[in-house]
Amino acid sequence: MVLFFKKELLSVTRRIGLRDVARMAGVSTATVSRTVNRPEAVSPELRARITSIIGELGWVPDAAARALVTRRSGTIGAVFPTLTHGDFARATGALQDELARRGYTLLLACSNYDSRLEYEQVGKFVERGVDGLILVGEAHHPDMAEFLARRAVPYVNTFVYSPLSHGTCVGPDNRRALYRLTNYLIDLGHRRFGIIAQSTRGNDRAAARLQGIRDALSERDLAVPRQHFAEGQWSIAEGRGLYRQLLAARPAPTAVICGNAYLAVGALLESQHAGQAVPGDVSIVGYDDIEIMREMPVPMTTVRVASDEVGRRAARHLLARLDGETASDAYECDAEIIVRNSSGPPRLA
Amino acid sequence: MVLFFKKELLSVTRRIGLRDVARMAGVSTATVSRTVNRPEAVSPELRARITSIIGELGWVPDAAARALVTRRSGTIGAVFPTLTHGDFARATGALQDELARRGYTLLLACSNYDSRLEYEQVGKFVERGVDGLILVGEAHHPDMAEFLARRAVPYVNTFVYSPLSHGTCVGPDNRRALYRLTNYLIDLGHRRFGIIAQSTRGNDRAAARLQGIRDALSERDLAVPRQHFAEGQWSIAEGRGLYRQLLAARPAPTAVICGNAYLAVGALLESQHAGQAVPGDVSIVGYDDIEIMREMPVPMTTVRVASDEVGRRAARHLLARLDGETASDAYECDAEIIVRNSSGPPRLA
DNA sequence: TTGTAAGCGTTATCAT
DNA sequence: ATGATAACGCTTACAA
Repeated sequence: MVLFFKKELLSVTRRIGLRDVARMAGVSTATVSRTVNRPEAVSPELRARITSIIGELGWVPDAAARALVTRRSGTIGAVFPTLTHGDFARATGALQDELARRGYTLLLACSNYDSRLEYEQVGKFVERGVDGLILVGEAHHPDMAEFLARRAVPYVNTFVYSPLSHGTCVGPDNRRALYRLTNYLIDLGHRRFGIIAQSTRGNDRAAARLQGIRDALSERDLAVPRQHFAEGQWSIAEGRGLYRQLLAARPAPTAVICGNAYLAVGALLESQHAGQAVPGDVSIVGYDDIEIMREMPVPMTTVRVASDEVGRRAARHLLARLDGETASDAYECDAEIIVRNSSGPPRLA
Repeated sequence: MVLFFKKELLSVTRRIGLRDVARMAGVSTATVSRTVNRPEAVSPELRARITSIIGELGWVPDAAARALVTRRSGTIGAVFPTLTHGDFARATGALQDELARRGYTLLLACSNYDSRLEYEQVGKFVERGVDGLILVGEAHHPDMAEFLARRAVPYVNTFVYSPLSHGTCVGPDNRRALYRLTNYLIDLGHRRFGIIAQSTRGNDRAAARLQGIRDALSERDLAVPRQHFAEGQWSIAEGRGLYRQLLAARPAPTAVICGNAYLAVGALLESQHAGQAVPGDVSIVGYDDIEIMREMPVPMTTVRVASDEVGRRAARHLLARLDGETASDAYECDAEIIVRNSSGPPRLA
């Protein structure tokens, strides 16, 4: 009686598997596996019968077992510095979409701009058997490159583009984007620049952008005095505070370049608050284009990065590599300067 | 010669595994497994030796093999309607953080507010062997509940809280939050209300919020005339456009309740643009608290949801259930009314 | 405390 | 076109 009960329990409890389908269809497990993975290799009638039995039983192949034998997990890991940020969130969406379309699943982690944490998370992902990785930037933990090479895990660095980069990269050329933006302002006649930079700690993109500004300025024999330089993260409140600082240092800059959209919005709000005319008294520009920038009372000039294209491209590249195709090593994404009303010629002194 | 070459190749190529560690340490595979999974069950000296060999060889356990035998993947799947939204992005961050802390990995997908797509993505996740699921809302595909019950996959509905809900839920009580917000406005003296609602298509939270407004109004024998009701998604531009519509319908409402932060910001911007005094001419309130709302020239009254708490709680609940603990079935998160300057008593008629 | 050995549910290599 | 069967790399009774 007890035995009977246990048996019943077992039969209720036991997960149905490939063998159950095979038994029910009166074929070998190999044939069932084939109808799922290479249907064309199975005779139409048999295929039909097996397919219907699969449906009846509601069987779904066990991913772990499959991964164990194929050495492919069908997953891609992505480590972003943060998710609460417009561009990364958009990229994540596009990435996931593109991966799902091809039957891959996205594993996600956040590094908080900490390369050590990034390295650890990559480690976890590799343990999990990801088939590829999406990273941000190209300044990783010193051991990263070797680690991934040894494990033969393909990866792509996103949101960066440098033609002579070692690994694969998909993104805008950060340096050049700000080099151009700065030149645009110089050409408008600006000479006194202020910078509210995004912190370059663990952020090579921000560093590259800063370099772009400096390169453009020094080419024209310009520079940003210490009191016109400030560094923040990415909040509007910070933007306000830092802008107030810049404003206090006389003579005030006629053009302020902000490291990201939030800092820029904060700067503009504070400038308005201080009663400045924009762009008459000061031009304020940012990087990255979030909706509020074009809806502000003074719509803002900024650089628009095709973040979703970054995500989509990165996914495509990785999948192509997994399919054995040799894909190009670096892909540059648009970083378009969107000129709106927050920038204009400086008022004549 | 050829054979030799192949052999060499193989030995270079072969991934090192548990058995290699065991062989090198001169112990059984079981012991190695134990030192990794239950170190306390292995004698200290042996443990030390094995641990160091593991490090030397750089061995990491294969997740697929482990999952195959333990029937646990160590992964949790989350399906969000969108990621480009402040609250979901924040929740995702907190979720991932909490999961990582406990050794779990997050699988992420986006449903685009489409319950059919959500159902499919859940299906994929279950195939992948996720140990649990995080969903948003409680209005899922009709087959969802049964599907998950049959597969015995635990899940939690987030961003909703209804005491009599069937499944587990973690979130704010959407209806009550807007019921309270509306009453706050009524108590200020408002009688002519306008609504810029978030579309309720595939969004039971938005529907609940709308219900909350209606309940509060009808209790006081108030209602919103058709021309003072508009529906949008979540862009500032839409908020502007819809607000303009409401404004055109005379007499204009003295209080406008917006379905989300973006619509609210748009409404306020447009109202300013139209030269209205806020809150003198009109009170404008929103739902969800994004930074720009408190930085606007007129800081906005809104409802702040503890999104990261939602993510964290949901993770904890799921992990607790996986550990066999019986966790409470519904957890209500804060939905605090943040009163700022965009709301006040209506001007006397 | 440690070892032996039987799986976990697939895929893939052979034959047939 | 289909079938037998040996892996895949690990965990876990059970035995010692």
